[in-house]
Amino acid sequence: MSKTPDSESRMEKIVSLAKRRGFIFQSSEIYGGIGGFWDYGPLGAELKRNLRDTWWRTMTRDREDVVGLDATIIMHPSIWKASGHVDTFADLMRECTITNKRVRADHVEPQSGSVMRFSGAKAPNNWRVDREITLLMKQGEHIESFRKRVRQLLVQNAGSAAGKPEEIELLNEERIDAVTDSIEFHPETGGLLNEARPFNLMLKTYIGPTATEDDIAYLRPETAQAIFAQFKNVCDSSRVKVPFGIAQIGKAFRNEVTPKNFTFRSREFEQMELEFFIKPDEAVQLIHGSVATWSEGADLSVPQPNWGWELWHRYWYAERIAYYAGIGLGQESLGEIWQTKADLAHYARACVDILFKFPFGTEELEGIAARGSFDLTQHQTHSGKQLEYFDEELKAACDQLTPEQKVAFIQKAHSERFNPDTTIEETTAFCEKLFKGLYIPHVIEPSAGLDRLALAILSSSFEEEVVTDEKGKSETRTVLHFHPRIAPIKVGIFPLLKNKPELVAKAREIVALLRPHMAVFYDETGAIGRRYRRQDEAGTPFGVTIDFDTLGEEKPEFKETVTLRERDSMQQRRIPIAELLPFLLGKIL
RNA sequence: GCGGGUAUAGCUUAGUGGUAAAGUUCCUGCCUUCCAAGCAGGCCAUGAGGGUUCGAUUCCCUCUACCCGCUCCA
Repeated sequence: MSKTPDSESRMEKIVSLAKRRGFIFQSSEIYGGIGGFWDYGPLGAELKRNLRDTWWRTMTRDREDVVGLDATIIMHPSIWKASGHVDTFADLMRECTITNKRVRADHVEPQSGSVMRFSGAKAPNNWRVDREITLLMKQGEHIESFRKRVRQLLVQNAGSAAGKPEEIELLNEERIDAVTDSIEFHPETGGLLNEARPFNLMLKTYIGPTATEDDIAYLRPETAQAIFAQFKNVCDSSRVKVPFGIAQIGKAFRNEVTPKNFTFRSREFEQMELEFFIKPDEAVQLIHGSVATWSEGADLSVPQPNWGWELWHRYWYAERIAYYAGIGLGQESLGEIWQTKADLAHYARACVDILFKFPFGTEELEGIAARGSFDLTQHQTHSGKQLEYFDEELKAACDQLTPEQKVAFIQKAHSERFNPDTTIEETTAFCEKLFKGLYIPHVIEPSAGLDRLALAILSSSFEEEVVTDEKGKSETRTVLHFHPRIAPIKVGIFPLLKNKPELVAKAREIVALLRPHMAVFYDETGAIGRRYRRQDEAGTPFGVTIDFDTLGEEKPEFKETVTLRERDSMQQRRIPIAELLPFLLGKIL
């Protein structure tokens, strides 16, 4: 996705509006701000809460098969050991001093060759590098191809600023040393590496006042692990039966290398995650005699007992797309990427990303992964606690099997195993557990970013509309086309004139009528047109104006009616006050 | 983390080595009729720290944040 000046300025306008109207502020702004952290102002807080509520309602309350969880941000450090986050994120890393490419300190392959140094480099367009550039000319590399390579590396790193590689002049070349099996140079670029330093994307803290190395804990980099860690407690306390899900919304923290694109990549952010636990396909096979698999056009509307993991994965994808449509993000604003087998993490079976066309590019809004039984298995191993699920239906089905049928089943299961490294012993052990009704559930994980969703909603809602009045004068109307369901303010209430106590009193009555049911905003200042436009910028879908007709002056037939103004069309119509509440409730629920 | 750019009022911009300018927003008042109307009044700013200088918003250095490009992205 290429950036255009238009998309850049559109983003700038959105950022500016977000601040001006109190959606999103820079965190700690009066102290100069802090990178990668953002606050939500009054309207932003309402918007985010509405989004959070729609997710929670759709994913848990509206369903019989999902329950909620609200776990702590700081958990036992072993959780992150089991999940793999400590190992993946805590490596010592070294960086190439030319290109800043990183490499794990213990993964640097020994290389031999000549150590070459330049005092700097410059280009005709006045771009220059004033620091020393040191690289390894690999054994057998021709000096000219080496120089060409160095120029390319410099351009690669500097981007457009450096101009064309062939125009770069390398300054004061000297050969300073010959080395054998050195681990001081980047394996790909040959650039000198800097000192090794720890590189951890998890935010650390200390528990207890002594703050020693033994007290280290982590702020969760994802909310999902708490769900796995509490899986057994939820099972034991909630009378849930596989297939079922556990949903959670909460803050997560990552030390992003480069926070960017406004709130899109932040260091503190909010996730909305569901772990939906399903029977392994082998269990479905034993119970139902077959496993339903996905094919184009399959009916995904109602889950079926014989669904295998793939149908469940497709089902959740369809559910999530429907959710987005319900809050105003139609398919035209979304994209999708189905990860190929090669891109998948080793434990994942499939993963689809739901993308949104942001002004700065098409980026991920949500990922829906089929993760097999990896996470629960890891926690079972590391905690030493049984996390197997006892499935009565499965046990009953297996009790009907003859020993010969069981042997045949094991052979079939092994020939169809997902991971080719699985040994026959492992398959046998797995099947023997199944015959007793025991398994570790597999999981489908729809994981969405709340802040990203809020940004997507702002981006898709934002419009600068040119409107022309009766006199032929045109001007720009800035409007946020929020779906009424998620709009921070549902209705603005305006007395036509504020210096007429009768109008103000009547308007206050309507405020009192509606406030118990929705977010309302009362505004009596300035011209009525200005008040409408103010609410357009805040994304308020409806405006109600109280005038002298409301009081029954002149036209008795209009008594107890008000003007209802619709944000997107700017249409106005007369509506009886008695119909106001039912009408608005119908729009926002 | 590297390179480039930016930082003046809530917002958009102007300007200067010697009292910082405007539009807009916002607030107050006047106005009996529906899309940023009019009139009158009012509030608010040089990102932080250091240096040069009689004097710095302006020149220099450092820091911070944001934007763009690389890089990173379990």
